[in-house]
Amino acid sequence: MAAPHPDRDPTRPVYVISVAASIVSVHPRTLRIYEDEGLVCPARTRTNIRLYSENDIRRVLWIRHLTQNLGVNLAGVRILFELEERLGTRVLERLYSEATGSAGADAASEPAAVKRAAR
Amino acid sequence: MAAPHPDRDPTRPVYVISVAASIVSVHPRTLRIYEDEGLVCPARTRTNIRLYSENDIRRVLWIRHLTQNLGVNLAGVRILFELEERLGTRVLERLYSEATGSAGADAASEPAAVKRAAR
DNA sequence: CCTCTCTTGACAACGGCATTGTCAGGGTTC
DNA sequence: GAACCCTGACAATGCCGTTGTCAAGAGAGG
Repeated sequence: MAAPHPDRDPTRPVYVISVAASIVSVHPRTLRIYEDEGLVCPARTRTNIRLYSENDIRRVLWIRHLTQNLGVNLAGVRILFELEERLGTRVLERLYSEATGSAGADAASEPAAVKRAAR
Repeated sequence: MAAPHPDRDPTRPVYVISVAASIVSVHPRTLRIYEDEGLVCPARTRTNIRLYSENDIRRVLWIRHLTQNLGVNLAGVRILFELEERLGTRVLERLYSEATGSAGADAASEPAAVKRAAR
């Protein structure tokens, strides 16, 4: 758990919104919406500027995965996050292994997404 | 809640689709969609007619709660059901107590529903 | 100082999803 | 035979998610 370099502390707020947005390939607008919905809480500088940590980035990538690949809407993401928090465990990892097709067969990589696309 | 009469076995398929639909106040069409999405699996008579059990009804009421009150879409419902199955526990009950604002633990009883309504 | 980027708030547009509704042709039940 | 169920399809309506933009104001850096 001990970070070899304290500079790479994943909780350290480093990315300004434009950088964070380009990292996760979304519009800055989208990140602000996620924050309005309470799905991410980036730190702020003393002068009120958002700073995203590595963990914030990961959280946003989770939201993207749930919404884009699994078709879940933001309300569903919120429920899943709350659930994870309440259970105190990384519940979502099960979903990820499921979504990445850990069973070995690569064809089953996105059950929901494919179904949605096939409509 | 132990059934005094075996006739009231909650797993027993009894309701035809029109009856089930009126019980949960949705269009029969909606119930068929839920089945197409794999969210409910009512039994069938030998002649292919859907029969919903008490448990099926409850499951549908869950879907209605998640979609109408919490704003979750069907993809999110699917994920939650899968999660519950994988964890082997009634995970969703936590959401219900949270949604009904029972026990009055904290003021965060309706963050999602209220927020959605306020939009 | 000047310019770029950030802040919030609002509005618009586009595509997609959820639900209801209906119509068709055919089978089941009473 | 009338009322209900089946599947499959198509449409209408309303809401949601995302992107995009414009405004006016404040911070950051050359």
